[in-house]
Amino acid sequence: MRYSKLLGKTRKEAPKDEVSVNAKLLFRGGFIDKLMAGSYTLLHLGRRVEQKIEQIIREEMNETGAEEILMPLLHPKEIWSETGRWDKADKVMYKLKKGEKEYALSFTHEEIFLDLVRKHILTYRDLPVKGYHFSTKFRDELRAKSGILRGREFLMKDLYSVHTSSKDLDKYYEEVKKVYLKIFDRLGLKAIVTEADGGVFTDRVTHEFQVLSDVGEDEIIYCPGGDFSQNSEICKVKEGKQCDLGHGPLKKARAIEVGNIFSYGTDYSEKMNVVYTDNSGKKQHVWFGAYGIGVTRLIGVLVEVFHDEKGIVWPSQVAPYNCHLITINKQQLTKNKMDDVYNKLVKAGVEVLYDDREDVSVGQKFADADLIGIPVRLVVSEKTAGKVEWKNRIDSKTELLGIEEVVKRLKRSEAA
RNA sequence: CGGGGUGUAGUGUAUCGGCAACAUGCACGGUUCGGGACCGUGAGACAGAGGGUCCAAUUCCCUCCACCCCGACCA
Repeated sequence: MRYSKLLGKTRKEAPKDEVSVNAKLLFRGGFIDKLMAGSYTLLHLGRRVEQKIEQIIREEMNETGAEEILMPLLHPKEIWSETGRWDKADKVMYKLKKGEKEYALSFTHEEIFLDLVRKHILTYRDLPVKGYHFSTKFRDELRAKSGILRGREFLMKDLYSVHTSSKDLDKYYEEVKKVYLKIFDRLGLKAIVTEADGGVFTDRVTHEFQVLSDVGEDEIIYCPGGDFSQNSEICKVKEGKQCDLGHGPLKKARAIEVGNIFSYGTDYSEKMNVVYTDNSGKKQHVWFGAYGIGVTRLIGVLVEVFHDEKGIVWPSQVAPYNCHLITINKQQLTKNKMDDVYNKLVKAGVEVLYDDREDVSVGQKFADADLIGIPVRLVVSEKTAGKVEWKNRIDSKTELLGIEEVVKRLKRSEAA
């Protein structure tokens, strides 16, 4: 991608009303634009990061045997009335009325998925069924805040599973719990599985995935050894108490919730009458679970965790591009020569952001590269004499490499 | 929703009763070219909206709106 063609360039300053680090850096780097409070556009660079995150989640979801689908965002009132959530979730739902007909904008998809299932599932032979999608959620939060960490419209991956028994549901629930930890690990984040309240979703205890951060809205009490963590909203014990397994005293910390999983039992399927025929011919209610990851929020969390005074420092697996190519426009270098490296990289299948701007100073290009935060910076100039200068975002040392070596290294890091 | 704060060119800031200024960004020309370079020229704001006070309002007062922060609540 030629940087000169991108909509949304870097800026020296963020709008003064953006206070959070994630919003400031994402705005300044040209990753996002704000339409209104809690409602952001992902510009091309932001979208690339989102797609990287999405792909990692997709791979792990598929690994559990789940199938990817896409459910609608506009829902009829009737489906929500079946479970009583038209009224119960009134505060968070956006509702609209057109003529006599009432609708809701999707804030979650339990009802929709179960409706889908009951139209198709007849027998135990079909179960379990696991479906997920990446889609927009609309939630009328009392207060949108912290940049893209809490929006009123955001992307979420939600997975739903339907089972013949409590045992099978529990088994899958535990599997997803492990897979979630793997996903966050692949993203470079350390998530703590935390017991929490189910809100408008369920009266049962649920599990949240919390990433420690001072800008988090949640407070958790956890054991550094990893065998205990509860959201302070439900936690009965105090920090400082000794862990049962002798990992020392419990700690209290701020954290950002990046995922949440729910085991509903047969609560929903009873309300919606979702049944299957068991192997003795009897009708049984299905066992139901739901599992969410806040995709948009993860972009913000990554920025909160991975940045320095110069800008964002993307982990390579989620960086919008693998490398950021800068050419220094000396008269001695013809345009063709400069484009040559770019063309070779593209041809080799490397994802490259090419700062081909001709009227921008070197200093600015370097500063922009640091702000955008792509892990590898490549420079071609008169000084590099036919070679390419390689520099990692996180350190200051540079080395001169041949183009083949550059491609080789980039392909290797991509594969890793 | 309660409390607090902020609204002036795209962005960041001045002006704080008397014809709205600077920086940056943008456009054009020229000089530069390894850490946000320089010179010149130019375009760009009915000062968030509405009302009031005053000879005169960006400035003082009222109402509304938007955004940010804290809280409540929630993923």
